[in-house]
Amino acid sequence: MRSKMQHTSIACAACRSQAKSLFNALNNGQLTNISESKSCTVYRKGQILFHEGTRPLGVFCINQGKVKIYKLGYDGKEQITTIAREGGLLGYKALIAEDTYSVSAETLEDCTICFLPKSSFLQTLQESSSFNERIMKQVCHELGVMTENLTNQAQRPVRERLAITLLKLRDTYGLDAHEDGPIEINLTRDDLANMVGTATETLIRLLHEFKKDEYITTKGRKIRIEDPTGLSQAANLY
Amino acid sequence: MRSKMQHTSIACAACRSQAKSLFNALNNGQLTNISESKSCTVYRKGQILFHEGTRPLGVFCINQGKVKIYKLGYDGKEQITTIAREGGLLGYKALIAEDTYSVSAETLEDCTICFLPKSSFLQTLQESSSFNERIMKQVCHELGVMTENLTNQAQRPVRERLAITLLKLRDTYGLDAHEDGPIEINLTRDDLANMVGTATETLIRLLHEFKKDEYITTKGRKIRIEDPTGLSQAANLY
DNA sequence: CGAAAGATTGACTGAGTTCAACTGAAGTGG
DNA sequence: CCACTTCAGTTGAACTCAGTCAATCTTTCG
Repeated sequence: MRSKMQHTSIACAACRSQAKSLFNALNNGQLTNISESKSCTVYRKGQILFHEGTRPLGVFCINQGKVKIYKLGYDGKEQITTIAREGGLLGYKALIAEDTYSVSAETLEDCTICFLPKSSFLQTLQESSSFNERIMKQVCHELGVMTENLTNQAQRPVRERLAITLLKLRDTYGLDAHEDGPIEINLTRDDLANMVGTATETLIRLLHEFKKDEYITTKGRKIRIEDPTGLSQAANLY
Repeated sequence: MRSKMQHTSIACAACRSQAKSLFNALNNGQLTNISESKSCTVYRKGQILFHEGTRPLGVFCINQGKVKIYKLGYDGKEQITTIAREGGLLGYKALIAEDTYSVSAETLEDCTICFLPKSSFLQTLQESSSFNERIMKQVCHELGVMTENLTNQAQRPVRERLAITLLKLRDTYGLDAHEDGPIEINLTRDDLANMVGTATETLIRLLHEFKKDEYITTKGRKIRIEDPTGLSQAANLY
């Protein structure tokens, strides 16, 4: 048997995700540079891109598929901070800060993901002030979001947190193959619980409530959001 | 009666906090530029530097005193994310991201704080690549820390979170006038509870436990850390 | 000195966790 | 293609950590 990974080749300029990614701050020449120094790999579902605590050697850019970003608690429980999708850039914060990874990344489905080595990334960061600005803005913005997440985690009951999480997942699972029909979330109950920060059993019971209230429907593991407005109310957003 | 604020004048180069601040990435000329465009104000205890949701007009640099940074939950409960001290730079993230403030800032004691207008800050950010790098690194690092905070908040019991918070507060309240004697934390129980993310009563009961275990002593509101090692154990840090 | 704010203690309550058992779906290999 | 294993999902019941409410005490400060 060969390795579970296969290599393939994709030009950044031809990448459907490029427009949505942080690389959209680059001009054609810079994009070509990056395109030439990167390598592209097909991962199977469940593979680890990088482990918390290790040193980054470069950055990952998702061409296709979803990736779960999480941190391990002291008893091994996963705290999922994001589900990254096409166009997502991973691992650049640890690289820039010269830290070890503060989180781990694992593919949630079969993925095509490009790897850009440290030197190329940092060089681009230095040479393109528009890219630099783009990253800087993004990171500063994310800090505001994280502060809100922390506050929610600390102050809101599980029910509200779940409603908020489901609404946010619309962005992650939206606009894919289906055009504007209702969005289906495809995560294990465990993963969803680890996003919300609760026990799996509690999560299931609350999903049941939301079904009864007709905010969502479920088909097996898939969750379909039927009534975003209802969910917003359940989320108790001001 | 006059305003509660008084103005004063301090040169950045002469600022005792400068070496510890993000501005230490600037050369003398750049520092002088900043020094000339800033204004310096004495605030009384309990004054608000900026409000969550408003637009930043510049950045604040703490010359003297402590400032509480917090976000309001939907029922008005404060979630304190940091206590900033001398040398701390406030409000630059919202400025850079072109967001409104995601948090509010309030002085915890009488403070001397400088204000640098938006244009000067952004100009310096553009002109000094070392300053830019310094900020970028800082922000990227902070995101890792926030992820850890979130995970702790979601997964750890209050007791451990309190122990962690007390240990972190050593950095905030350390090395001030007292040289290396045990550190005294001077916060209201409410503020401490809002840092830990718990109810005031719960906080008080746990402080009581920690006193019984001889990790800390208290004199009125002041908390003195007597046994950091014991606290580390209580924090259950791996 | 009296008012107001902060700190403390006790009793009660309940949201959410944990444990345990069971069901159903999805592979996997013979 | 079926039996078997395994993993994900679900449900019930007991328990517990932590929040809330209420009363009291203490400190601070005009």
